[in-house]
Amino acid sequence: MQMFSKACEYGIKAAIYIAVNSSENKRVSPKEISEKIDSPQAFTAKILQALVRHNIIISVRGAYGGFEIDKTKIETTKLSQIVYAIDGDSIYNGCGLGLHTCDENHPCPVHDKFKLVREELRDMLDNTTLERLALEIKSGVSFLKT
Amino acid sequence: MQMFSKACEYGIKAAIYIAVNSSENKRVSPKEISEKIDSPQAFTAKILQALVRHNIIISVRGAYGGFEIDKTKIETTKLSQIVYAIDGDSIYNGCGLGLHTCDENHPCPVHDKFKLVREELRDMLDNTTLERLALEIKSGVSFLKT
DNA sequence: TATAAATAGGATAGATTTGTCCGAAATAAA
DNA sequence: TTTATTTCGGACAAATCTATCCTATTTATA
Repeated sequence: MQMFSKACEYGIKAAIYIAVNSSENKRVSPKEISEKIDSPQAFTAKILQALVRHNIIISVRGAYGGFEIDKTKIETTKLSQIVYAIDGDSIYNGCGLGLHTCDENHPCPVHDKFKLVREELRDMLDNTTLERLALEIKSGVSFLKT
Repeated sequence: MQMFSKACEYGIKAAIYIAVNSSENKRVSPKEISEKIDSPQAFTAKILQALVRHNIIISVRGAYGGFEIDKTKIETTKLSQIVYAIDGDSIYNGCGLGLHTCDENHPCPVHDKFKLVREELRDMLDNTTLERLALEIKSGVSFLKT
């Protein structure tokens, strides 16, 4: 019953950490990231690759390389894009009770009750930007670990 | 990113199916249940055991045995109790981003945004009774499979 | 009491998710 | 061009979740 997969949790936190640093023109390594967000390093690196493939972050290979985010992208990237890059679109489709087809005409027992929750989650993910999350970390009102 | 585990999906549907039948004084077997809710039989049987241990349903062993629910319990049992019996209390505690401690004083980046979603889910689970779900199945407005 | 029918529960297998390891490829700097 | 550094990506390992199988135990009935 946890909302996000571990991969997604790490991905979100990593993206925030990268955003915080990119806003100060600092590139960061998977090692640093995993230490700062309290996640397994190699596994986190895999997730970062997924974020790179989805054009959410940029990777620079070779010496003095690392990960960064385009400053304009910090403002526009939404939580929903990060979740989608890692967990796919399973939030939006898929029946709460696993029916093959579940819609208004043939709903599962929790269809309409669930719809509200799903929509609330969807709105939240669509309306939360990386910028806002990064600012909250920078100002010390929220935290990436412990 | 699916809300419920498979075990929980099967458990909810099984409980509803048992409630529908108990309201007509019929006991049902795991075989019949798994056919009607489209779930693996042996696995479903395990989940039924958990529901029995949590006093949500009653099992009658031996010939002519099966599963049933006390009629008064059909009215009072809430979705939240079924979910709790199977998935534990991970809905209510547990940080969305996996922080060890995540509260007002030390929130994760999505803490307050998530709170709304969690509360919506929690309300839904707390305010939905087995009776209501069973009635909707009996009246044909919702379905347990396909 | 014997028998048949049913749930209980342990052992195990398969699938998926989570996590690790290591060599290949790329790149900046000496 | 060489070297050091760093991400990429494939192979693999561990843990968890899902699912199956088989035997033990219980119980109604003949």
